[in-house]
Amino acid sequence: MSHVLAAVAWPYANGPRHIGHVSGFGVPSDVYSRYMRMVGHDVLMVSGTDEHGTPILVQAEREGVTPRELADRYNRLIVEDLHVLGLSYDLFTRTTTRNHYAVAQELFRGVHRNGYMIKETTQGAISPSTGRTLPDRYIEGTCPICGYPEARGDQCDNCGNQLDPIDLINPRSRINGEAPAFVETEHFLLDLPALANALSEWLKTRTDWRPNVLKFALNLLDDIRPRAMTRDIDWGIPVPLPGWEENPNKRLYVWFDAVVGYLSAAIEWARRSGDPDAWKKWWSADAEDARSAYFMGKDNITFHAQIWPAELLGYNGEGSRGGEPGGYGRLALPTEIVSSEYLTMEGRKFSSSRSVVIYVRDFLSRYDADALRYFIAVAGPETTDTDFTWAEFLRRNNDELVAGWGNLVNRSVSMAAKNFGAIPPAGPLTEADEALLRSVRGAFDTVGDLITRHRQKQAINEAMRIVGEANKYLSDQAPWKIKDDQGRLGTILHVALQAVSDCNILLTPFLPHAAQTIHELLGGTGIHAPMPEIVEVEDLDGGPGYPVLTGDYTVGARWVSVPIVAGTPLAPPKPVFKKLDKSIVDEELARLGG
RNA sequence: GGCGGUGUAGCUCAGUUGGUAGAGCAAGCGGCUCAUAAUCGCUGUGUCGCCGGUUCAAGUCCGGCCACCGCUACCA
Repeated sequence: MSHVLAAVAWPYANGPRHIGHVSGFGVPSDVYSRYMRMVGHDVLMVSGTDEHGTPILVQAEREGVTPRELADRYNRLIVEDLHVLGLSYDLFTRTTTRNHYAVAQELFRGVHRNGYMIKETTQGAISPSTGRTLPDRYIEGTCPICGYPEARGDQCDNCGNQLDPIDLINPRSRINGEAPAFVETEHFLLDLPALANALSEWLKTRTDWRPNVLKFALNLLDDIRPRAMTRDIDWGIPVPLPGWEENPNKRLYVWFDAVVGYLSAAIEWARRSGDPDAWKKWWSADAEDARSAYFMGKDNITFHAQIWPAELLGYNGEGSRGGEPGGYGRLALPTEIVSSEYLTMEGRKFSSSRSVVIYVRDFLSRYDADALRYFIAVAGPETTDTDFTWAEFLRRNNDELVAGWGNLVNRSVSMAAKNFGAIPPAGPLTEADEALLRSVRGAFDTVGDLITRHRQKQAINEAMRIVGEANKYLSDQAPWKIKDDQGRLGTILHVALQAVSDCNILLTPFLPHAAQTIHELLGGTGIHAPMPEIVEVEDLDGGPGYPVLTGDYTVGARWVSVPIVAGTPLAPPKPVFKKLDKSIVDEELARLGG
């Protein structure tokens, strides 16, 4: 048994999340965590909403509320969505807790103390009316190269050239239209070049990552430069240094603090658990049996494969300037970066403004969580971009989930309930019986190994292939034709139900809601697949309260074939999955924007 | 422009270390009737994006080209 940290990307709280978001970080991290717990590892799955940064401010102004009110609203909404999906976070918190502020500031101080946070005067754009940093992408103007009138500050969408916002002709803020002011401003920069060697050495040891992630991370080292970790903004975490802390217009860069969330959430979890040091079992670089897997979409690779490891190396004092670990001790770098690709929507990029979108909330108001989980697991963007279409969702649901797995459960339990009213005992087994049971038992290793290696599509396909074998077994044995041999009839149904029970365990990480139902159909009691719950908590350090997602996941099924018990009463089953009508395709397409 | 990815049956996609191309769906035929008209069996089709190279042998390695997608580091 070892300690596994499942570090799940922090959804940004400027709006509701769509199914593309949860396909990247949500479902894969939950499948992994549930599996790891089932084989006996001590898993800590943490995340929360990311609530700082310019987009929160912009959205708050648009909605006429304070940033805090906006963050409160979307934090709660996102928590509810993830709850309904059944994502088994040990703690899903937020970046506006006092605990997070303290941890982020401690990281900053540690990196600064070791000399990896350097102060420089830089030129940057600010909004004259607010004094806030105006990020490049919020500036538009006429492209100095091609004359395109709506070029962005960082790049012209028309000619594709990279730009510097100061070169734009007639620059203006996309937020309020005013002309940005280019001013000299002091910031702290993370000295990435001083950490580059350490990063490089570390990356060289990461041989089992997905090749594109590793390659991307190594390429980043070629042109590595110091990067600002503070902003001129009044929404965020104060810079914890004399002369800066009191300045209301200097804050930590949102990405500096967001990735610290993986640590601060672990610390918050430990403090709430009653053992304030428990987080070290996952985080100490000296913990021999600890490993971590970070789950995110591909747009976040830079921050997880470079910025966050660099922050940790700086804090540990492991760059070219040396140094000493801070008060948290030497912290562990990521073991694995698991980056997914993108889901597209009916062939187009998700776009809230163009209504090319289906929000998690809306999806789950009309369809079951496991139907979405199944689609994401079997057809999601694991190693390449994939397309979500309603027609394909319907087909996967009806032909595979309902007709394959649901039907196997239903026909097996129905026959046993009708003929015996209970799980029948098994008599002598034939070669066909043994063959099916061998396949099913063997799948625990193959499916488990695939999940461990983050090949979840292949894993669920393998589990579904076993489901197919069991359906074929029933057709071959045709128990419904046996009229005068109760012993053989019972044996067949016993074998079939054993296969159902085992397949249910294999599918539990993917389909936890259905797994619980099927566990009960087979006469089981108690919790088979534990679910997260929303708990309203007080801030540990006197801030406002907030909802968190947490749960007790020490209970539930193990990753092992459990012999079913003859004589367990069975009732006629209700269908586990809902067959969808073809009409939903046109209905849903009509909801999309043109 | 730079970096990366993808391009395989009508559709969606698998194809670890190179050895005469696979699955599911869709289509057709047949079986079964326990099951949410669910299930089981049988039946095809492919210049594996294009050009060239290495090799006894390449979808699989190398070079070039084309198309599409993503990233390009102060948006998060």
